[in-house]
Amino acid sequence: MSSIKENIAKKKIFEFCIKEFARAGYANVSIRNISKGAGISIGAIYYYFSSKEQIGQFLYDKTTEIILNKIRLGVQKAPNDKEALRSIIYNLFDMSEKEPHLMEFILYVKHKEFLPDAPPICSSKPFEFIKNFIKKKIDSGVFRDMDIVIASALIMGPVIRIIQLRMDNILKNDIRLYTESLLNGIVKSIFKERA
Amino acid sequence: MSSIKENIAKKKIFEFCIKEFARAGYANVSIRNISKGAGISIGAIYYYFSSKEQIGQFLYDKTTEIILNKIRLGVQKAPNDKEALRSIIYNLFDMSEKEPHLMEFILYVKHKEFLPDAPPICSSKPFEFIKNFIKKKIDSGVFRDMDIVIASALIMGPVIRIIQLRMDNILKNDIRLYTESLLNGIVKSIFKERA
DNA sequence: TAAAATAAAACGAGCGTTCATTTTAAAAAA
DNA sequence: TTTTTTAAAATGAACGCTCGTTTTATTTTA
Repeated sequence: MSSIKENIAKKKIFEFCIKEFARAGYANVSIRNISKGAGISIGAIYYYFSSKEQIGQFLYDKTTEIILNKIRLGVQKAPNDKEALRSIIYNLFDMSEKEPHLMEFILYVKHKEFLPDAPPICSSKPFEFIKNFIKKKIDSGVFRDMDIVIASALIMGPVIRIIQLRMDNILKNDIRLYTESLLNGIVKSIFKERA
Repeated sequence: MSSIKENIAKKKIFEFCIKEFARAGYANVSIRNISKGAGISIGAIYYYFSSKEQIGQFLYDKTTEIILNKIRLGVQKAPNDKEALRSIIYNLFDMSEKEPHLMEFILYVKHKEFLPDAPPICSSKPFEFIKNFIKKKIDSGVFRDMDIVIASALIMGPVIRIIQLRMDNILKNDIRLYTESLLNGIVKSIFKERA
């Protein structure tokens, strides 16, 4: 049972921590920082979470879930393979623009710091989903026959790289505009060539 | 003037810190850890470095220099454009296999933590060098005419991704073996198509 | 009134850094 | 050569502070 108050408090903590963990790193954000920044007392924080690590766990679970849902929905609605790929790229770029902190948290925060036994982020649910998608396309002959790892790297590598350049403020403009040209490059490298 | 002793001490500190910063993160490695791990007393550490931050600075300078030198040499010796690209990929993979800690330090450690005013890692010397290389190839018509950012992402994205998968131990085998197939995919996405 | 929620104070451990001191080794003086 | 002097190198205890967490006390809610 989680009360309304509990949900409000957790949401405040979520929003502050996502931002701060991404900016300063987990180890450099103290419980006192969180208390002040989220406007929740230390006592309340420990009332809702049993430890600082658990806050990290909570953030990790929430963020991977949000991303997975968005990606999955886009793929499901796509009318064909190229559109499915486009939706993956676009949705990741879209999230990077709309919720940069969330994306930074996933891509930059060393989550081994608070989740010692968790798999690396590239084995988290959203990335696993994308990997399965790629595997299916290779098996069904849509993508060239290649090592799944190579295909995965050729597709996700450039996407993640663009997102990182945006997070680092190297790219000043909306990266959703890059969707088309990046897709074109990726398509060339992995789709079967037209006979 | 840096004495032999100083160089030995700094080397010990370098080797321990590269490993530990990559594994645990800068904030989670204390001076006491460094002292114990490197076999240099706390006092001696502060004799050679004015602060913990300066150790980070030292590591950052050394690692970017090592990587830049290796990449530059490979490109200089390459007989043609494709070989130059191959050398960049191979050398990065080679370093990842031979000195994984060094690569982890560059790719994973949040260096803003100890170098608040440094540019993001993708603007560090080795990456700038590669970016210039790509720009030249676009300008001279070797690569397709595209946004430098896109080209950069299409080339370096997959390479970095493979390295990260290796660092995370998702890839169990020597990634140098992927050089050829990755190069093929990348070539397809950025080289001008044959008429 | 009992349970849930909040707040603040207190705890021990560990942090980066300093510093008075000792050791080491080479240069100067005898 | 032997002794004295000097400065670099190295030491680790101690300082002030912040950490994550717990306890204790009070207020709000049901």
